[in-house]
Formats: sequence, structure tokens, C-alpha cells
Amino acid sequence: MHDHTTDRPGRTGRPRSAEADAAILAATREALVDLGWSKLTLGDVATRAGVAKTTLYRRWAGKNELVVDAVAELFDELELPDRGSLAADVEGVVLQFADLLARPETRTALMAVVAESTGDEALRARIRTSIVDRQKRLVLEGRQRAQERGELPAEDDPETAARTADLIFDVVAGAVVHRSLVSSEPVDTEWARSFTALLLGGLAQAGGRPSHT
Amino acid sequence: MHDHTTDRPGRTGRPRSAEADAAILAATREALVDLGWSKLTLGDVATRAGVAKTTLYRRWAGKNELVVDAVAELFDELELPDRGSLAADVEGVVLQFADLLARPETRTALMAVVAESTGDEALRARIRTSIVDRQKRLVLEGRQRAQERGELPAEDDPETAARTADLIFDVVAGAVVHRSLVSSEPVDTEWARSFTALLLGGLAQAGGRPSHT
Amino acid sequence: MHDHTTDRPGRTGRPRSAEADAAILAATREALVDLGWSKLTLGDVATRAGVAKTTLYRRWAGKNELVVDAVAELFDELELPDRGSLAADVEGVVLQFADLLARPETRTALMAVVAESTGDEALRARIRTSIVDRQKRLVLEGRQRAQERGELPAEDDPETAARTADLIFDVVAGAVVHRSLVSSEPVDTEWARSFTALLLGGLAQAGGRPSHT
Amino acid sequence: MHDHTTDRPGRTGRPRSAEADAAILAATREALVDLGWSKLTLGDVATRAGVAKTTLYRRWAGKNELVVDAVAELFDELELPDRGSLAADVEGVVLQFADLLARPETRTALMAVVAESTGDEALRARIRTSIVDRQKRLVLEGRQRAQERGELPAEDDPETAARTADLIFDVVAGAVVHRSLVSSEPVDTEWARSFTALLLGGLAQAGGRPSHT
DNA sequence: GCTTAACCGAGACGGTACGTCTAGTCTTCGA
DNA sequence: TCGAAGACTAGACGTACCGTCTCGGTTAAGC
Repeated sequence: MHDHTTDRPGRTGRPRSAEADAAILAATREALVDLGWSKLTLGDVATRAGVAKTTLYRRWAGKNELVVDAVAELFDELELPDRGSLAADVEGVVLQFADLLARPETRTALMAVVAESTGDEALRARIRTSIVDRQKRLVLEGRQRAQERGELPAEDDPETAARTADLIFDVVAGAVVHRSLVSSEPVDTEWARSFTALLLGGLAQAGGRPSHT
Repeated sequence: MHDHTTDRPGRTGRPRSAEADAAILAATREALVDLGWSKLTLGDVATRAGVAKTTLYRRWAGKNELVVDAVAELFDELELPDRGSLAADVEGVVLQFADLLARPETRTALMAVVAESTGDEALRARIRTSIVDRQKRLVLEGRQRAQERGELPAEDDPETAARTADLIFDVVAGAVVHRSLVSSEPVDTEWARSFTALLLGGLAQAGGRPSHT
Repeated sequence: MHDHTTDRPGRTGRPRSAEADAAILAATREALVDLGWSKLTLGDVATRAGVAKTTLYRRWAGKNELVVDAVAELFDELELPDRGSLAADVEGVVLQFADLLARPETRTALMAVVAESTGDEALRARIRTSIVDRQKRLVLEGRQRAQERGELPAEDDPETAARTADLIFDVVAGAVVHRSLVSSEPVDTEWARSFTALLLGGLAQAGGRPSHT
Repeated sequence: MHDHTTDRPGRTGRPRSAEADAAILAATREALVDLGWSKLTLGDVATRAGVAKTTLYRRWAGKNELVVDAVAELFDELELPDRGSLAADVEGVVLQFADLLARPETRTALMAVVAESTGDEALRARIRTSIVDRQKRLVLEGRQRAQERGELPAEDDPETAARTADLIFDVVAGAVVHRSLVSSEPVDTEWARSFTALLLGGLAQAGGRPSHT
């Protein structure tokens, strides 16, 4: 997160309003719901937040940065409650993630900032820092539990462990995003179960008959 | 594909130029490379194509529709050459898809139109028709071959077969897209091999030791 | 008048439709009433006339020429019935002219083409030929009658006679146009009587008490 | 005149630039000279004035209103220097007015806005307020002087006085405009003298022999 | 009655200007 | 020094007309 409010060096003059920050981020999410990414304008956000456009530009460099911050907060809601088995944990996080992507502000904003980031390394880094990497904890935590339960073997080489975690993260997140936003099909319990079976058992085993837990 | 040129009902009046269509789509891809999605303007595309802005608007409703058509042509390049085994076929198509996503016109355009489509059912349908569904052929063809080789069992229930194909498509396409565009990590041979091992063998088996073919 | 229909040199091929000419001019006047000069478009005129735009451009060079022809016909309605005295004749023609300028197609078109003609000598000539000079007959005829009645002395020098006729024409036409279109005041019987008194008797005499006939 | 700059009710925000107003009006007159009314575009005026198009639209509703204001300033140049007699005063103002109408920006603009005003009461009012009525001062002043000199009798009834002034104004302005712009003949000293003789002495007296002063 | 050239409708074409919108900056006043 | 208000430059938007062109099809004069 990028704190615009408190970490200023100089201390003379009128201090910035902390309320304004929250109001602006909330207004941004509201505007995303109403208008979508491309029709969202900073002037409109400022109006909704009851704030002057100048104030907004003083704190964020542009639309991209603002939206990344506004959306990042939403992703911190994801959790990994212990459901007793690796399969159940995977299913749970898949459904949580799908719920998040079902919210209009997330749907439209996430893909849009990713698209913008293709030609902007700074933005790409900001997305990784603020959104993506923060969620890898879910993979690490899930593996840890599965190893404790004996469902997965321990991994000695830390580099291989990291690579595998990244791979799993891309597969899980990618599949859910693709199903939700590109294929436009619902991510319901049935799909989550099929996906989990595929992830755990692989195509060779699960190809014909997905094993219902 | 949406044919703007030939399938009009009335036959009076000057017919539309078929060259213009091709020039516009090529100019769109060129502009995507140079400018990226958000800085691409239809006026600029028209200029690059040597065409009047009105000609462009007569055929496409807006930026979204135009870019979908321009990018869709690129996806038809994907093929599934027979590499002798299911694992090799998967690896091959993953690397092909990654190459396609490494091209700047695809990187910037694909996520952007998906983002726009979240609030526009017509656009979502156009993306599905022009891009997504057309590539499912790769999954179907790959499974067919694997079954003929005996690597996968036959599937009797056609509905289950279709659901499984959709699942695999979302997993493969989603993982590659997420790795390429969100995580911003390279999709190289090594990653493709690890991913294939996971897809075929599942997490339980491949978790510790990915089986190098 | 410019005859587009009959005076062509070659004689083979399909002849131009004479009905089209009339329909176009009528449609032009109708469009002038509905839309005014600046919002009149040739495409709209063509549609109203049930004619293709091409047909229209084949016969007139542009909006200006078309409107001049369309309006010129209206001016030929003016007549100078013998009312028994010079004053009565002047009053009569003033009121007739004012009635003509009260019609919306005349109001808007006359000034507009005059404005366009300031930078276009060919158009200026066309206006003089088609509209202005044709009406000078009214002045000449009126003077002729007045001289026969003994109200005005004969004029021996033909050049002086011509200059005086031009002067009177500018004064009468100019005053009526200015009153109608610039001052936006009605040209009614009372004003016509006052104007006639001024024209005949001059300011020195008519200044205080206009002599009601 | 319509003050866009100073008389706003609210006082917050950046005030409008007074320089911009002057630059825009000057650029408008320049563009009228170069292009004429019909080819004048607001985008071009903005460029010439070194101003953004939005600044221009913020202050004027459109081309008509802008041109009226730009031309109105020119009309304020007219004066009525005391030349010693009513006839000389009339001649002087006629020649001044003709000089004004000989300037290309006036020629092309005046008739055009009058033409546009035929279907637009607001514009008609603006023309009357900004241009026409302001010049009636010349008639009133001239009559005042002539009465002081004893050339014209005093007029007791103020309503008759006003009606007569309006009549004279329409006759003088109309005749000069018609001569200049419609008949396209020069308003030179000789014509001014003939016209003055007609105006003062009337047709009956001046018909044959215009009294050369 | 057959040619044949010029006509006709329809509508796409390359252009240009429109009037509006948004971005991001700047300038003023008041807190 | 900050914030609200709103004017500023810059430039894309999507639309409307311009005047030209390219079609398929029609129509009368002249052979």
C-alpha cells in the first residue's frame, strides 16, 4: 500500500486530510461499479468523493495507480480457513476467489490494470506488490498444512519449492480468472470440485471420472 | 468472424472495399504494437490504414469490436502438430500460446478487451465467438489423439466430455495467461514441462518431483 | 434562369428528367422554410425531392447556385398594378415587396446568398442577373407612369435617368429589407405611407408632419 | 456588449482571462478577412487566437454569437463630426458607413448573421442590441444639430420623433447596404450627394436636378 | 427492335468541421 | 500550506455533410 497521508517530511502548513484518502478510494470503487474502467473519469471520482480534482492528482499519479490501490484492499479479504483436507482447502479458496471476481469493481478493474501494465513496468511492479504477491501466502499456507497432514511430501530444495508454489498459484488463479471472465461461465461448487480433482490427481487419472470426495 | 464486406442484404450502391477491411485490421495491430491499447485511437488507425475515419466507423461499432477482430486473426495461427505423445503435444501448444502472448499487440489487447467486456454482454459474446471458442478445437484434437494412442480412456458421456474439455481449456489458457501477463514471468521450456507434468499427473504425484520426459 | 434540361449539345442518350428540376427547386424552398439556410443540406434536399444526390450535383454546382435559382422564381411574382398616383404605386410595391420578404424561404435565403456572394464574383453576377436586375423594371415602369401623369418631369439625359433609377431602387429595396430583416419591425400600411412621403417629399418637408394622403 | 469576463456571480475559481476575449475577437475578424463567413471555423479561430477550442465555447454559444460580437466593435468606430450643414453631415456618415461596409470582415459577416437571425429570435435581439440600436445615436445626434441650426423644425410629439428617426435610419442604412452589397456598386462621393439630395428634398423635387451643394 | 450513351437510385469513399468530453495543469480565494 | 472551484491547453471522441466515385439498372433517340 502507498501511504500518501502520514509520511511527509516537512511539517509546516495545513496537513492533508486523512478522510479524503478513504473517501477517494471508496468513490473509486463505487465509480468502477457504476461505469466500468474505461468510462471512469478522475473528475467524476473527485466529485463523488466531495473533493477537488487537484487533491486527487496531488496524491496519485493517474487513473491506473488510483485503481490499483482501490482494488488492492479487496484482495486482502481472502483467507484460507482450515477445512481438514487439501482438496477441501483448495475448493474453499477457489470459491472465495470466484466470489471476489464476481464483484463488478473487481472484474473490470483487475483485467484493465493488467492490460495497462503491459507497457508500464512501474505499474506492473505495483500490481505485483500490492495484489499478486500478497495472495501467494495462500498457496504457501495450504502446502504447509497439507505437508503437516501428510498429504504432500516435504520439499527439501527451497528453490524447487518456490517454483512449484508459483506454478500452482498461476494455475489456480489463472483457471479461475479464465473461467469467470473469459469463458463467462460460473465458478460453482461443481466446477470447483472438478478443478480440484484435476489439480490434485492430474489428467491421466481424472480424465474420465472425477473422484467426488 | 464478422463479415462486413460481402453479406449485406441490399445489393444497390457502391460495394464496400474488401481491401479497406484488411488494411484497417493490419493498421490496428500495428498501432497496438506502437501505442498499446489505451493510447490507440481510431483516428490514428484510420490514418495508418489510409482510410477515412467514417469508413472505419461504418464497419465497426467502436474500439473494442475492432480490436477483437484484429486480434482474433492472430489466434487462428495456433496449431497442434503431432509430437507423438500427449505430454509433448501439451508442451507444444503451451509454448505456441506463450509466443502469441509475448507479442505486444496480443499482450496489451487481450486483457483490455476482456476488461471492457465485463459490462458488455455483446462484446463478451463476440470475444467468445471470435477468439475463445475457436481455440477449443486444440483441446478436442489433442484429446482425440491421446485417446487413439491409448494415453487417455474413451469418454462415453458427451456432456461430461464437453465439460472436461472446457475445464482443461480454462486451466491451460488461464495458467499461461496468468504466468505471462500477471506474474510477468517467462513461459519457457522448463515451465512448460513442469506445467504439463502437473496437468497430467496432478499435484499429489508431481508435487515433489516433476517427471522429466 | 439557367436551363439545365434542354440546351445540351449532344443529343444521344437518355435525356434529363424535367420533373426532377422542378421537384428539386420545390424541395429546396421547402427545406429553406423548415431548416433555414445554414442547416439546409443538399442530401436532405435530394431526399425530399425523391432524387439521388448525384442528380442534384449534375445540375447545380453547389448550395449557393441551387438556392439562387430556387428563390429567383419567387421574385417574378412582383407586379406594379396602376393605382392612380405615384404615391399609391410606391406604397403598393413596398407592401408587395414586404410580403415577399415575410415568407421564410425568402427571408433566410436572400441575405444568405448575398453574404456568400461577397467573395464570389460569379455568384454575385448570378444574383444580379437572376434576381436584382429583373426587379428594376418596377422602378422604370413606375417612373414612366408618373411622367405620363405629369407627377414627375421628363428626364432627357438617359444616363442621369439610369443613375436615378438605380438610386431609387437601392433606396426602396434597401429600406424595406432593412426594416424587415435588420430592425425586425413590421412593414405595414402606416410605415409604407411614411416611407412614401419621405421618398417623394424629402426630409425637409416631411420631417415633422408626414402628409397623409 | 456582452461581458463574458467580469460579471459572473460566483467568485471562486480561476477567473477568465481578459486577454483571451480580445485575442479571440481579433482572430475572428482576421479569419473573416481571410476566409469569409462560410469557411470560417471555430477551430481555426481558436488556433489563430492561441487558445483552446473549449475556451472559445465556454464564452460564446456558436459562430453566430461570436461574429456578432466581433463585428459590433467595428461599428462603434462610426462618428458624426459636425460638418456645418445637415446635407454635409448626412453625406459624411454615408461615406463612413460605406467605408465600413467595404471592409471584407464586415461585408461577409453582416449579411450572414442577419440571414442566420431570421430563424433565431435570440440572435436577432443580440444583433439589434449590439449593432443596430447603438448606431441610431447618429440619426438622433444629426437631427438635434439640424434643429439647432434651424434646418429642421422641432418635433413636439416624442413618439412621432422616434418613429421618424427609425424610418430615416432604415432608409439610410438600407440604401447604403443595398448599394454596396446587393447592387455591388461603389458608394462614392457622387452617389452620396445624390442620395442626400433625394433624402432631403424628395423625389418630386430632386427627381430631375439633384442640387449640387 | 436494337444499340448505345447518358441518365438514374443507392450508397460507400476520403475529407473536414462539428461540439463535447476528459486529461492533467494552473490560478485564484478563503480556511 | 492546503483545499475547492473552476478556467486553462491539448487532443480524441463519434457524427454529420461535403462532393466524388462506383455500382446495377433504366430509358429514349437514332439507327
